[in-house]
Amino acid sequence: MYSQDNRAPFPMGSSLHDGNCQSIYPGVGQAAPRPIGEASQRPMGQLPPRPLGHPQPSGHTFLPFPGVKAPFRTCERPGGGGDPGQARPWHAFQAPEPHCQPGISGGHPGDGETELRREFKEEPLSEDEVPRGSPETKYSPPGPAPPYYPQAWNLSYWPGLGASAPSNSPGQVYSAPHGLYISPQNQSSSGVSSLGSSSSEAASEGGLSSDSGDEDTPTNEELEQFAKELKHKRITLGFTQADVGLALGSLYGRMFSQTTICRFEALQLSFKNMCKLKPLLQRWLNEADNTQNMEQLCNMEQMLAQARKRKRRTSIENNVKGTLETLFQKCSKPGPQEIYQIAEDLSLEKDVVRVWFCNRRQKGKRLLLPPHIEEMEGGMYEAIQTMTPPAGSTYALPAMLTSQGYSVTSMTSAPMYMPAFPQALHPGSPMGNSN
DNA sequence: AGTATGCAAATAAGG
DNA sequence: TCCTTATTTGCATAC
Repeated sequence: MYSQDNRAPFPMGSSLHDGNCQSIYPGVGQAAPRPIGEASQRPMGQLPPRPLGHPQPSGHTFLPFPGVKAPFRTCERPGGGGDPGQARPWHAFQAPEPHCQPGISGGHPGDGETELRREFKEEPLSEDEVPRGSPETKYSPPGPAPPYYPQAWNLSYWPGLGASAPSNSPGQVYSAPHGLYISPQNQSSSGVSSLGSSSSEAASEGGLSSDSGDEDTPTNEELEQFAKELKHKRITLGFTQADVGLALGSLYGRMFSQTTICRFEALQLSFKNMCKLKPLLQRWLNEADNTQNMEQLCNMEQMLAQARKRKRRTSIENNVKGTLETLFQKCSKPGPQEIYQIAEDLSLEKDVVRVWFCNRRQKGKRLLLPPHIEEMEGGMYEAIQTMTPPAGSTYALPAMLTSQGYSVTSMTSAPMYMPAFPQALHPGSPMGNSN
């Protein structure tokens, strides 16, 4: 389908002549990429609604991220702060990059897909658990009242969020002024692996030591238990998943999306990933009840240091995607020059284009992989079998792909957290990732 | 309004 | 420096 030889010359002569493809990228330069702002799905500036019986102190806010939602979507480019529309190299671990782009993006009609990734079938929440939907409201805080944070989180905590720096979208971690990043120690490749031991606190609270006896690799049961506990406590304290994700930014300088927290709680991450995140969440859990600790965690420095490590996900406009797709069909492996040219024409970062092609090639291969469901086992196998192709799928093998489109085969080597497959969860050598 | 999920962008690791 | 492959993570949106 596509190969390095697939260098079909592009119709319109253009300046791309490098490597494999010769092409022409006709007026594509429309939509600019839209690095999206932190998508916290709810206003974060305020303390989460107190669980029943725990009226929230007035004016009391908890999370450092004030109204993230709306703002981040509409934020404008900083007048002088570089133009998001322009290719702006993103420097990992460097100055936080505050910018967001308006616009939309190709939404996905995501739907009707079986929950392949739910190795852990959503077991009935234990008595103390609540059904999805609006747990908070149904939760009666059994324990102590939620923490109270005298220091309200507000825009003032976010340079760039306030009047002075309108360019930053609220809630965006990148708003930290000058690359105030967390200490290098926390910047291991994963950004987390070292966290547990990066500080005495982390070491002891990160779940790496005592607690649940997971000094090394937690067992499936432990993870499962921890996820439950996390969820329970979060809800009890009145925090949302987004709150937790953002709070991790304060704790570790590395924040996570609501999605990630959600998946963690639902055990929908790979075992390895679960193990990686557990220490962080463990700490949050420990700190959550401690008002004082929280206050500490939420001080200005923490906030400023809370720069994001991962590049904000760029949202490529549909029309731009279409153009890229067209170009891909002509040449799946453009050389540096072509990439550069494409980036120029589409007003995308070169890296974004490069990565897009990489991912596109990867996708192409995935779609070609023959299914090997026979390799499946247990629940996963079951899930696969009940899976149905996404409606409107343009591709041919959805039924054999995981929710992420990976072939079943690859799933076995990169399983989600599957307690059912202990053998795949070697405490010593977590996951097949084995990168 | 919070949570769950599809798709894919970004990253890690090895070559 | 860039590719491939595997994996992580989050935007956008459905629920």
